[in-house]
Amino acid sequence: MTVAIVWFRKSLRVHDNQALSWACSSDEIKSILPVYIFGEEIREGSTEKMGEQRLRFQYECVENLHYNLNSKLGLKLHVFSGDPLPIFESISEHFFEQDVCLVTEYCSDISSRIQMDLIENKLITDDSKWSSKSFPAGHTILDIEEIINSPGYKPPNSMKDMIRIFTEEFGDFENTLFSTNDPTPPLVEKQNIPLIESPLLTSLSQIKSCLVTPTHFIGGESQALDRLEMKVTSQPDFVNKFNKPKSISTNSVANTSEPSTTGLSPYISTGCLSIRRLWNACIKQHQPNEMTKPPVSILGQLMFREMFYLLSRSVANWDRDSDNSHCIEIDWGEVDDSHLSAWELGQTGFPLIDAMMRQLDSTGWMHHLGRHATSCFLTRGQLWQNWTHGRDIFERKLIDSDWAINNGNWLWLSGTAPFSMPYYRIYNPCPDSKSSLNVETENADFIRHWVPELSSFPSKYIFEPHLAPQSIQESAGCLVGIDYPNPIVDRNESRKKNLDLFKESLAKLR
DNA sequence: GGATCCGTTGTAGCT
DNA sequence: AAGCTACAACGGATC
Repeated sequence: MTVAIVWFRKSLRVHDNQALSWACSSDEIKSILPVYIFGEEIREGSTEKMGEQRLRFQYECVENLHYNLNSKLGLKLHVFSGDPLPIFESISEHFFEQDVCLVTEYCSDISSRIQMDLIENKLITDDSKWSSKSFPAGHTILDIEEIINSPGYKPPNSMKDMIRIFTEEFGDFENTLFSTNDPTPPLVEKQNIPLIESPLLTSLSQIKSCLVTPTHFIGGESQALDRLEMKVTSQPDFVNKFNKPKSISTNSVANTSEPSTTGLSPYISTGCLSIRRLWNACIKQHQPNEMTKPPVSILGQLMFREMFYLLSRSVANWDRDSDNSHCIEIDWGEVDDSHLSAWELGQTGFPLIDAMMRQLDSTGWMHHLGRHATSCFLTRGQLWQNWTHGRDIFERKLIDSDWAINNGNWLWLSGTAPFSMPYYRIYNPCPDSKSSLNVETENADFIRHWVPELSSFPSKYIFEPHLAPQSIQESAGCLVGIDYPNPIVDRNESRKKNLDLFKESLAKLR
């Protein structure tokens, strides 16, 4: 008889959790010990690796997992922080007369795989009482290892490739519902493990008081399922007509924090929401002839996620700008710290860029198109900085940080990846009414909210306040150059220069 | 094998 | 309002 350590890494949920379901129902398992392990940063509240909103969101996910495990299954989550290997070793001392099985869902990212290899090598092969069981497709729809090891696999570079892969796997995938499983409450004798020292979660309630307050998104499975209902299950039109977003701003007058997109990404990246549950919820809304198609449809968005997961697993050095077959080497030169920090702090003198970067810093979230505009601006558009600098800042701050997707999007937007972003398509950081980034008044209000220096500025000048006549700056109570920075670059000049630099780098490569 | 088309979401100016 | 075109021009797939 065996103790199952159910190790929650990315699937911070009870619903549709294969590892958990298996442990609950398997006859081999005598008792269940659910475990979550924070990095060290949670103890000192360090925001070096995770920004304060991201840390706060992550904490809430774990707290809610603790609650749901207890209320739905009678299980008690054990929370630790630090290096997993010694933690497992010390746990195993409590079970010296029993076998222990480490049950997890497969994680495809490089650091998780290295970590898991280490644990299996050190613990499981050295010690016959340990075994492990991994479930392949918890965090993605596709079984990543199966796809990349199938004969004829080539890294996908387009929606066309993804449609081919999905069709080979699932046939008529746009009408496919995936089976999902909720765990059944385990026998009472499986539920309690009284041997383990009182876990970190109790002391975390003190840590919680040190965490930043939530702005809009609150972490956890319960919130994830509520949001799924609010944005998908109860909104057939929104799902069926899902198309490329037109505005970075909100669609709700009543609640300006609520995005025009689903806002589910923080719950997907943490695994609070099962990706298959989401896919199924979308399929159930399917109205023939009305559903938009990939790539712009909601299913298309989910398929791009799968694409980045396949690429991040099969392309070596996915997160690097050298020795990465999916990143052409552009001569970005030395980093300009003043430009980089102006970008990060929202002090570039470009109000739309600054508004979005300040929103990211305050809330941990930014609209999809905002990410396009700001990352283009930092790299090939205006500031000519290596994309990895922006990638790091997004990684740290976004509550929906996802290694595979964040790197993929930066590769794409910086124009370095082979998937279809011609480098000469550059977003205008000061869009007028014709731009795809703009719904004029909405974006003006968005700027006024996040860049309060400009709150009294007229819409006509709000994208480029330095062009406003002195009298207007005075009456708006904001003198550009004093109360709000002048633009740190001439946007037309830098755009032109950067197009030439990009062309030059390409010529050198050939 | 050279020409042509296409790529998740560009912009500006015209009708 | 929406659709067209020029802008300057990439790599990869397809024919």
